[in-house]
Amino acid sequence: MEYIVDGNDIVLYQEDFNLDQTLDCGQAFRFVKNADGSYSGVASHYALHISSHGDEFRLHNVSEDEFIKFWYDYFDLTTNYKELKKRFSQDSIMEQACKFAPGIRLLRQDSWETLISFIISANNNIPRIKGIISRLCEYYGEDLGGIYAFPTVEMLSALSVEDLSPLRAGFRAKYIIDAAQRVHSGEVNLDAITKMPIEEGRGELMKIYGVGPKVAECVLLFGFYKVEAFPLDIWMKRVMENFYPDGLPSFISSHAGIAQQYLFHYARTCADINFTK
DNA sequence: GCCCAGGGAATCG
DNA sequence: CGATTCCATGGG
Repeated sequence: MEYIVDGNDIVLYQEDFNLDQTLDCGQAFRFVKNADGSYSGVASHYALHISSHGDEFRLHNVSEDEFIKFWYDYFDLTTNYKELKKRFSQDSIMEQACKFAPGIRLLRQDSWETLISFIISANNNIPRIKGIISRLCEYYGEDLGGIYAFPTVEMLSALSVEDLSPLRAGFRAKYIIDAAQRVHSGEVNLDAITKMPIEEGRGELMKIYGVGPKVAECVLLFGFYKVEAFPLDIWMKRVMENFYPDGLPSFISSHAGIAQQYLFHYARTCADINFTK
């Protein structure tokens, strides 16, 4: 890792990292792009303003301590994406997907925030998911100074479905409350899922109303860094049908979730791609 | 198996 | 422009 402390900022030099591709690819919903191309957002109880020029990133008003303790892991800077992409690229479709968006990284997000965020994602589109989560934080999250932390388990578990009506979350409001209550009571222990085999984790998460196979898989991947988790949304189903009818190559499957990030973005964004099905 | 439940975004005519 | 479609889950 290469970085310097510059006044109140951290300046990081990092290859295989692009803000648009990482923060605006459907894994995180709390970052907004500013007019100058930088991003502002919150993760756990840390607010961040980050800008970039090529491989140089500036984390504004971030102490070295906070960077090492939090953002370094959050942006998955311990993982060698160059090696991963090299391995994936033995497959020609994956090679194209990796070249199309070489700066995607899998964020290591908080499991509680991820659980609620992906419950909200059910049958929903990204702009609206962001709006609902933003209102959730404004109403019930801690004020960090004009920007709001994600509400705690204690806070949400004490609320009723009616309390969530200003969020305009629709039928998902009751799922949010159910999730909060089951996590608060300990019936679903998020910390325990971290140490569980992935199949057990799926079972735990699916105890919650509003968590089906797709949402559970997203939470395992994005909230628990289970890199073999493989969420199949409509886009990924299309990718699998068209390009991998017999499944992913074996050298990819142990990191199928990370591969999925490249494929998902490629399928959604690249105009050249032509699905026959 | 099929329809429906919020609501906003994307796509179509 | 208005109309239609999309979306993941659970309940009837």
